[in-house]
Amino acid sequence: MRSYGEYCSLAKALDVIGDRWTLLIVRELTIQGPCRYTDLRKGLPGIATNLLADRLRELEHTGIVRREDAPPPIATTLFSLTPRGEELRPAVEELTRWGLPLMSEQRPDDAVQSHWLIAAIDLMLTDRTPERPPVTIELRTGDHPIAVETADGAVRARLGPAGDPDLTLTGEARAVLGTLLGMIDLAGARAEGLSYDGDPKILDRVRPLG
Amino acid sequence: MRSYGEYCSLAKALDVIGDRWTLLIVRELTIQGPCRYTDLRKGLPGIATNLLADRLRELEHTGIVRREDAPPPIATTLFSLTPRGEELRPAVEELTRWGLPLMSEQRPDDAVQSHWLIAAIDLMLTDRTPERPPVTIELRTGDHPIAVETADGAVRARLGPAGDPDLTLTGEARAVLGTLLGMIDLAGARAEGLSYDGDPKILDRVRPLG
DNA sequence: CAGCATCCGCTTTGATACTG
DNA sequence: CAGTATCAAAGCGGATGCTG
Repeated sequence: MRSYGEYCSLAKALDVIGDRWTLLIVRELTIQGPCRYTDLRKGLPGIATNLLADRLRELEHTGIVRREDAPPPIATTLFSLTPRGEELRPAVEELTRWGLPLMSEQRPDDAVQSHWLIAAIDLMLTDRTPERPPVTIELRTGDHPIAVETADGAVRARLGPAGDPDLTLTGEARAVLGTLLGMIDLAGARAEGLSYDGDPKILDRVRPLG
Repeated sequence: MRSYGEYCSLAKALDVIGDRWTLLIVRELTIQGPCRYTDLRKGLPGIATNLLADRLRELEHTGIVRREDAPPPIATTLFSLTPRGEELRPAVEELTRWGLPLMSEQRPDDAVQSHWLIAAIDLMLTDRTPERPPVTIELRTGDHPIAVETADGAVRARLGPAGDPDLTLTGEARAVLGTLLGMIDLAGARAEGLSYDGDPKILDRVRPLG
């Protein structure tokens, strides 16, 4: 990227991570941990392969990403964040938080990958009655099921099916996420094709305040 | 900007504010408050005027910036942040914080404007002994002097000369800012041409922890 | 197959000139 | 003051080819 040529902290940050795709590569590595080149391509639908290679080189050069040859028998290259790259997490989280209202629009050709939703869920939900027994919600949307679980005051989402969930939400990503985060009500979500199994009242337990 | 086409909160945020120059325009409005077109151009050296016009239109369209005709006798157009635009402040602050280590490099052709430095100073400094009488430091670098003042536990920087400062730092931006934020020591700063008037020990009072 | 590099057409950006 | 118009250069997207 061409430098802004400003002696300004924000401008210098954008000199380094302001290029197209760059922060999304960082997102993949913060959510998924160390990734192969192919994993990154899968998590960044639409990126041109030469651009991914370029960006990875730049990120390596600026000390944000580290490339390591995984030990045998894996024998593949792994890309991961350096400590300096990890320090981008607060900024990525604030941008993610700011973008949440935009999730109320799901365009027909939007790709949906479950691990992107997990990042948003972890940022937004809290267990409002942690003294009560834990609950589990399963989301069936995107490319994989998501298990949302209360655990000592927090709410954690992870890939994979939940064992015996208290509630299962199935449908389009906007309907499922909108219902979980309280952006739309249950009636509206059902009108969009949401179906559920279990007691939807437990949604109140994890929904964000305000 | 072309959409990433991902149903992901970060990607959708970047669809809106990921274009080149866009976040720097937001920075100008967060630091300076309502601005005229010409003020923005001054605070964004190097931007092409057609790009500034384009970006302002887009920002208006996405609900981040509001354009208002100032009442007579000013009779000029003012651009300011909407509440939704103000909500970008945490993200801008985190990016600014992340970029601070990059300020240890000042390139010869970097533009320096004092209000950019103010944003960094406000983020980093705290008054470590608020019970003692307030102190004032004047910085002479960039296009205007900066007054750094302790006030009820916080440290605030503002444009304009300080009245009777306890310490004055004069020199290149890197030397002045580096000294104030503790990125370089006094000897190193003097070797870079820093000069000062007053007792440099008061720097310890405001310097960041860690 | 993983991890790129090359080529080409298109879009975005940059620099400058001009206008109500 | 607050832009629009124009055109060249750089960046990006998509397809394809190469190498261990």
